[in-house]
Amino acid sequence: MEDVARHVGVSRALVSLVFNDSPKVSEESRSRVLVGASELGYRRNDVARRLASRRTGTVGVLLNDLHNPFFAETYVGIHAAAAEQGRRPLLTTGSRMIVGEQQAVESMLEQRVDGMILVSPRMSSRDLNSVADITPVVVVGRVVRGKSIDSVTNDEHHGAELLVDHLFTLGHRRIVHIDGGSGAGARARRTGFERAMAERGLEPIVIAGDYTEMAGVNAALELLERRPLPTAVFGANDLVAVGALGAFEDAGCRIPDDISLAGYDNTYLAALHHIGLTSIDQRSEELGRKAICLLLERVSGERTRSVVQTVTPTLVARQTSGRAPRGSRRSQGTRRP
Amino acid sequence: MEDVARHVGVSRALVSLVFNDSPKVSEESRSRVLVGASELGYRRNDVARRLASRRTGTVGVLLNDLHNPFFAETYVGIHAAAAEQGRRPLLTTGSRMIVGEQQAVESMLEQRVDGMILVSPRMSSRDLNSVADITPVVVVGRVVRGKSIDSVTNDEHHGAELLVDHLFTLGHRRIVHIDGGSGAGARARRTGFERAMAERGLEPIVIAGDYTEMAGVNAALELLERRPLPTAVFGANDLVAVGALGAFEDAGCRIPDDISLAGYDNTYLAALHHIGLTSIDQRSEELGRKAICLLLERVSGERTRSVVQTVTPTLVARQTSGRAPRGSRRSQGTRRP
DNA sequence: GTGAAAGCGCTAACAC
DNA sequence: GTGTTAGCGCTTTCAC
Repeated sequence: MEDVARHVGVSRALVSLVFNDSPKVSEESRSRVLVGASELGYRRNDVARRLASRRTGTVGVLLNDLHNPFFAETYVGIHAAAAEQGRRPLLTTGSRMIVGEQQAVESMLEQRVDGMILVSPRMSSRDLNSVADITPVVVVGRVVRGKSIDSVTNDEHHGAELLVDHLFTLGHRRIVHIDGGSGAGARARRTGFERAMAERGLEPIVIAGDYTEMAGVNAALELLERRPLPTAVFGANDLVAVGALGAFEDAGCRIPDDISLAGYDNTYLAALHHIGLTSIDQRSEELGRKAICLLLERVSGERTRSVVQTVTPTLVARQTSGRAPRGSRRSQGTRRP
Repeated sequence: MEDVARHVGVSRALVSLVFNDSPKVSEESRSRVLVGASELGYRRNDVARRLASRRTGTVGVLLNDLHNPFFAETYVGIHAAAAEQGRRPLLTTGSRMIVGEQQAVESMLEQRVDGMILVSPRMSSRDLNSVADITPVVVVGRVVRGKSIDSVTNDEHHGAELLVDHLFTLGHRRIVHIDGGSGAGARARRTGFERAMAERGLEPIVIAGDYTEMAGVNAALELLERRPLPTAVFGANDLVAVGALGAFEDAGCRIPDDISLAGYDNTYLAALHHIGLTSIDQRSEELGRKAICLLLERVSGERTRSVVQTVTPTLVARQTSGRAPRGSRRSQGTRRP
């Protein structure tokens, strides 16, 4: 910077002002500085800027698993909203292990991020709260209580209900849910399913699983053994549903003629023409945007009260769900006391 | 840091040495400092460290599209290898647009990364070279010539040949390639296909496209119109192949009985049980590891000569490829002069 | 081992 | 508008 100043024949302060788009710089000296800078190949040093200004303009973002399209989509929203607000996201990954997650958080803390967005973290809410004592934290995809933690999720109960309603309307009565285990939001999806079924006087059947394709395959195999088959299966997420889809087809079931299938997340997987999975769109991009908004409210000190924000999911019906096979209502009747 | 020093009763320099794992610190003062630091909730400031030490220990990583599993997998390799070497990856995304890519690179430059890994960049090799004049650059998924640029890719020609050979062995003679357009590596995949076909005395048929599902759908529709149908289709990547898969099935073709299908990249998409796509695994994780190695060789000054490193891809045969239908050889024969 | 002193490259008051 | 000054929180000689 010194060099640029000398080269152009001005003071260092002026150069600094120019690079910070200060309004009180004459158009002439502005362009002279800019030209001089590019002649010398000068590029401002962000490290020094951060130190001197004691703001980093950076929000830390922890994505747990880049493989899951849900994270990528959420990040798109975060990235876009952050850019609009003049903030830069600092992306880190937890490498699926809880210790990796803590390291990533620690690293962000050392880098003095202005705040953090943690997407579907696995850390205990105790640990999350102690992080939130240091810097504002917004958790996406999971509700965490804490006086300085905000959460943003989709309304999983509503999503599950949309799906049950959709299947119910198509005539399905025997509907099975494949559980998502300890995955983020899985519990709420299950309870939402159970409630929605109970409200319609139906028996909620749940099979254990997790958020993997394998869980879907296994659940389908289990269902194929213990007849009678359900007429519809609701997987905890798209991957689970696709797993079940493959297993059922292998067993000779026609989808959706024999069994209807639905997932959750509406990832691009569901949208693939070859799959065409009915799913719940939790609008992950909007989750990301909201997360940034909540975080910046905290960072700017506008708000200190803790908030839980909810995005309303929508149903996206595709080819894997159709009318219940004839006679399925009766067979349901026979199973009930 | 000052506070910690006072609190423990030592000098600031000692505290600094402790936090840098300096060997010349007595075990006693070491633990005293550590205890004191945690009592005060001290956490070292990475921004100041970087400025003072004028090293960032950071390698910039540009991932163009988080949605593409290939990027995620490559990043896994980068992340792991970087951690082993005590470097931290700084992840940025180009938001699919070329200008976003340049901004991301610019931002990394301002943050004074020690070097950069650009995964399948869209930037001109001219621009890439001017970046490489400033800091070491390794390009993944594309070969870029330049005196201070290294490249690491998979051997696309070989991959294409593996696939052609696989299909040829299964009796296929009329094989169509759906081109990947301007996507990274697409050109090499096509030329590899053409060469492999020519070597076997077959006519290489290529349909225009890009790296999207839609391209696969469109190509399939086009093929369905202008009969005779090929017996095998090789999509430029998995997404393309899956697109074609859906379109062919919709048209009543049985896969692989009527038409065999194959992709490239062996993403988890291909591995999905329901899809079971034959594909070429380019070992993206290893690409990432190699990229870090090459970069660190440059950063440390061990090497100044430019290098192009190649990973050998492997064939993963699944359900979408099978024996060519009977009589297909003859029909192929009739089409040739 | 330990402490003092001199920066790293910039920002932000404040005077001119 | 422009120049001067004093740090930001640390690392890094260099004496002790």
